[in-house]
Amino acid sequence: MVIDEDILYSMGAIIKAYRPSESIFNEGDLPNYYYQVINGDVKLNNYNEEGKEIIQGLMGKGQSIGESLLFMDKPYPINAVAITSCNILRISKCTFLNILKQYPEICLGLFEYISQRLYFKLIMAQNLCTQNPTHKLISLMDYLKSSEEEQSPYSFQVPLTRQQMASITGLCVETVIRSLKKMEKDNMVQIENRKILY
DNA sequence: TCATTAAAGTTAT
DNA sequence: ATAACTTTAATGA
Repeated sequence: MVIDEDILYSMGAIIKAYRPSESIFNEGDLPNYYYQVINGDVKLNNYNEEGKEIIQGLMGKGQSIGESLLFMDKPYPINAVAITSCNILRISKCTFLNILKQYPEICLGLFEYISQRLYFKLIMAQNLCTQNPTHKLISLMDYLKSSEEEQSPYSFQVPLTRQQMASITGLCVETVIRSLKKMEKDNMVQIENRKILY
């Protein structure tokens, strides 16, 4: 939870409901709001020249969306799209900044969250250059699993489709599938009726 | 080696 | 039913 929901409510936050594939904001829009997911999942994406989707991030319950853009005046460089049905809290940029002035501990919480997001981006940036597909998938899964309590092998079910893993790593789906099979053979993952256990 | 294309099977809506 | 996802196979850079 980035910011306590009660505080957001007390500052006049409103809940907006989104259907799957409904857009929350689009590339080119000006960031005027702070968004925090109550439930459901959201993806941040782009499309490259060929129209292939690039997933820049996946946000779930308690996470905020596009908060880092609220500290400058530039349009969003990405789209935010609901993956599942979701409810999202929204407050104006101005109110958001006021909350930060008022609550130092929320600032720290926000810094921590932004740190985590930056960490993810750094890992993924490394991935973009000179990595074989297996390594790309491993580092993605390592990151996803790192926030889990249980760390034993095959205890973590990857909550992404192969399609999504491809869009995050820049691989094509077929390569993701082939690599996962090789990794299964090498006992790096287990696959049980299409579920990936890492 | 990996991307692309195509075709077909499977799952989710 | 239809769309989205998964899988396999062939081909080419």
